[in-house]
Amino acid sequence: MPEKPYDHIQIELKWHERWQDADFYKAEENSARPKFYVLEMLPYPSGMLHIGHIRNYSIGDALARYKWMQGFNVLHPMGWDAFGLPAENAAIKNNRPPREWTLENIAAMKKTHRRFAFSYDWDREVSTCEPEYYRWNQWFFLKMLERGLAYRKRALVNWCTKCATVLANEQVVDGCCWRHEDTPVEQRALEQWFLKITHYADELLDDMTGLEGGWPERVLTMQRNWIGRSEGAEVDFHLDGTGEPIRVFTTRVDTIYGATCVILAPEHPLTDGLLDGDLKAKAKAMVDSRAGRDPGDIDKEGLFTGHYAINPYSGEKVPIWIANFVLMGYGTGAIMAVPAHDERDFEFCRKYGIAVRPVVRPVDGELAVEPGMTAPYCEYGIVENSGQWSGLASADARRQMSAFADQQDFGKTAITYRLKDWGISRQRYWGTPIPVIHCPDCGVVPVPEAQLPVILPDRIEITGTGRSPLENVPEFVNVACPVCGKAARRETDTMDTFMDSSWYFYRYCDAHNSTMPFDPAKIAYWFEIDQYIGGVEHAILHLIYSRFFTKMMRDIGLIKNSEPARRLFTQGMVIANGAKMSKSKGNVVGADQLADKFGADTARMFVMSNVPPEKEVDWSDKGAEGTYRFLGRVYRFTTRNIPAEPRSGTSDRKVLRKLHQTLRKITEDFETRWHFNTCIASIMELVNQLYAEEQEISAEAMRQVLQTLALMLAPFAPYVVQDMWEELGNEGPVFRQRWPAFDPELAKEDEAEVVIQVNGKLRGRMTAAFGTAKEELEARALTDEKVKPFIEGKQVVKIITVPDKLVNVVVK
RNA sequence: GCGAGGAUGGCGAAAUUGGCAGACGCAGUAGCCUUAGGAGCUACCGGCCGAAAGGUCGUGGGGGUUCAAGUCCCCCUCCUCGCACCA
Repeated sequence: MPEKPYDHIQIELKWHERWQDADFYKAEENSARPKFYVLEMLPYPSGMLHIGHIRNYSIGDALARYKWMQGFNVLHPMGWDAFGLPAENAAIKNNRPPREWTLENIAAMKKTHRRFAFSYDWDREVSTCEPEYYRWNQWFFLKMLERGLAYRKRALVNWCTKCATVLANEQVVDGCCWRHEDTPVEQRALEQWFLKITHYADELLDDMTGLEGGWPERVLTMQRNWIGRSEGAEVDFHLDGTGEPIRVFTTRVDTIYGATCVILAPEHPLTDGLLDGDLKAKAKAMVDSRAGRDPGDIDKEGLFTGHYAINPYSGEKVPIWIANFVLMGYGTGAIMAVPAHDERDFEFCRKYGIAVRPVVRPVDGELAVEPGMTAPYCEYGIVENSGQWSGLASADARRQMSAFADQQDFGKTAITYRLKDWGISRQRYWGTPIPVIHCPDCGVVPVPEAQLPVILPDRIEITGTGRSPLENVPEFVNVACPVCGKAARRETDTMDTFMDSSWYFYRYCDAHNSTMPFDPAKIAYWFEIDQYIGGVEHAILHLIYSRFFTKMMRDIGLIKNSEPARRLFTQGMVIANGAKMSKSKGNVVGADQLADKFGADTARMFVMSNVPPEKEVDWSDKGAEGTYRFLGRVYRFTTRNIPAEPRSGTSDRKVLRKLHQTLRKITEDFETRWHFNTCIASIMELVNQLYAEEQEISAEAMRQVLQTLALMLAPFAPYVVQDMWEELGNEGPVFRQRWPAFDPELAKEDEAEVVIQVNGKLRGRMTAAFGTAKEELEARALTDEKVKPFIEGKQVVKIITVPDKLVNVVVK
């Protein structure tokens, strides 16, 4: 029995030490046992392990332990990957390499991880910041290059002037840099490497139907929006005079007879030739004024170019405008405006007095008369005033008219995506070097596979100028061209670290393979991941990239599966002071703070104990003591009842019933909904009852209770339980034990408690044997002493009886 | 604007299929134990009326369905998240 309040931290630490040589957790690939691969999207070594991470852990870890005790062959690698962005930025600020990557810091990180995760499998350690991992990142890059899935082009990139660096799309928040919320992101043109994720756009979209049920609907919706497929047509209008084509994208060719102008994005390449100096400056101003603003707040503005375009269907001449609401990055950067049937076009054309001409009528209505319109007219119906297509339904007209454009060679059916190819070039020190060499004669030359990995030089100076710091390291940059042998330059950009995280969970299955990224046979056994767990913040980026990688690896013949994870669980975020807990926000609460005070068991159990895992929590450590107290109560109860004293046993039945009811609840929860907060609550109820009945529990029942209690608590509080397990006289890890089966007979109540209501209000209760006849229950209810006063003098209208549960007497 | 989720005691919350609202924990109150208590144990703990027994009201607001509604339907308010001129 602990003497001091926080004594059992010592127990946990003892176990913490023993864990160092734990060897019992070894997955057995290709064994006959059913496999279960559970993985958390995990804390990366760039920041300290905080409460949000522990929450992620505790859920996955409890599940892994449960599955293991259920007899599954479990892989739960407890990964840590190399999202390094916060660290990089800290490093840039401090003008030194990120301290998080030093060996000591990595070692410290491992220690913390070990403290919380029993299953950190050292044989499977995958560190994405090590040369061996670079090798395979680079190997994949070269494979993609061979297949045309990686390419280089000049492109506009997001640029923060204050950070002096390129920003990934995900680091742009409302048009501004995520670290400088008042600094609009600029667009700069740079030579960049891209991965052709759009090659898989349709498959990424279509395969989501197979994920339904296993993945949260919310995540699937976000991915669908992100991919943003839309079917339509591209059609050429022709510049009046020169006949130069202006290609527009539309999903509604069928309304083209209602097009009353053509609008170009202000950045559209054609604007150069169309505009004179004055207008050009205005167009430029339009581009600039859009930067950094919430699109919803921007009023539509446009200017007339003074030029006209010819509608290829009607031959009509319509004005060409430039407007701020037309986006260069989507479709062709040019649209036809059909104000009568599109809200945005309507708003714009009204503002500038451009004609509104309806060409679609409702199936059973008339074509709208123009002057009275205050909002765009009906969207779908019958096409009118549209030449030979008049009278067709919208959908038919659309099909036939885009086919016509194809025949006449002035357009085609087209599918547009919001999804863009993935720009992976980063002008940063930390990241996998992109394995290519620039030769003045041979051009871009891939680094030969035998020369991989290209590794980062040790000593660099963080410049903070926005050019890769690697450019200043001559021994890195200057190489001989692998083809012709002449002096050449090595590529100095590094890869986006999302590259690392896109396939780390494959490497876990075969972490030390030095001839391949992994052995396909091992992947075939472990994949798909049975349960992936992580925060919803990864819904778009990581979870699309890793799906893309999976399909790419399948196509190069490495794996058979097309999706990485069968089921995805998104746990709620941990909020602190109104913001998501994250290092960049500076509001992290360290996991160690809690663990140092109460121990790792309390810390992990507490984060699960108040709220179901999918729900967001506003962090507070109020109440952690309750969890701590509870574990102390369990521990004391267990130890003081070894050996069990001879006692009456009059409470045996009651206690065993509660025990099995609790066990049933936990088992069901693990299998279905993971509401561990209520699981923990029910174990607390059990323990409260054990305290109340302690003196009346026989030695045999006590023994059984203590063993089972330990087993069912094991997934939640592994260290204390292991200790109790040994004090109970058992040997070896508690996880070698089978999860106890609940006994439905023992869990059953002797008698049903039947509630008596009068007009739906609770007025009394009675106990009755299960299956007691309706008539008997009703008779007893009507004569019940407590119920009588509410019935007397009134007329009983009817009686509703739910067997074993309730009698409701309706009176008037 | 569109989409999703949410609103229950002083607080975090539970109520899984329409059937006892508030499990469990925190905070609080009282008592026991103790040289001591920042430990432990026991009891109480939604509002109002009442000494108590008990009654009555009560799940964001309004209406409805039902013998019975936190739960189902309609309307409204507020909060959180995601998307947002995507043609």
